[in-house]
Amino acid sequence: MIYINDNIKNNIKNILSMNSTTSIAKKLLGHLITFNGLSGYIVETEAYLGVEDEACHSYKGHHSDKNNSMYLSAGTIYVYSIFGQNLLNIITQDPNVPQGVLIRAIQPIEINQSMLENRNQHGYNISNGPGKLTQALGIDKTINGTMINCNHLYLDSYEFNIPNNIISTNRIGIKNKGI
DNA sequence: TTAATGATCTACT
DNA sequence: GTAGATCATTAAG
Repeated sequence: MIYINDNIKNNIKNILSMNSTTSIAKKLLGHLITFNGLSGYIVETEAYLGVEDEACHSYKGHHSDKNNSMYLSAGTIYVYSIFGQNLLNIITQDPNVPQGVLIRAIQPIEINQSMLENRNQHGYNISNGPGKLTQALGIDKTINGTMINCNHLYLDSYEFNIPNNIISTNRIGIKNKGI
């Protein structure tokens, strides 16, 4: 039995719908994300700015079955697969405003047996990359299109670990690896 | 993007 | 010369 706190739900909704996507990306840093009972703090994010962003799937309004989740409301989970990896995004704006935040890296609260089995790596290699954290947590496309804090994936707006150094770079660059 | 494989470099017995 | 580290290439769905 999982107890969902309405306050948490509402708080996350506030964070997601009342800010620009770039500021949401920054705000999400340090928050606890949980899937399958495995948890970690978000340490790296990236904003995707819809139709103006060439790297974004919704560039120039591109709309297909694959990226339909991007056009749903704030809090929708968008999982897409590329290079054989699953990447995790959270939609941040109103319906038909296809913007989102890509979760690029997390710092596990603890590295347990499940994570070690999901991944074949040790240390910070467990989840220091967009394709790695989805493997570590076992996230796949089955949750694509579902709402955050409702089914499988939880984002805790209260459990918060203040990042000691927030840096911002252009798309490609140095990472805050945490720890 | 990730991870494995192969190539190149570096410091030693 | 060889182990170990570092760099380049490539395949994966």
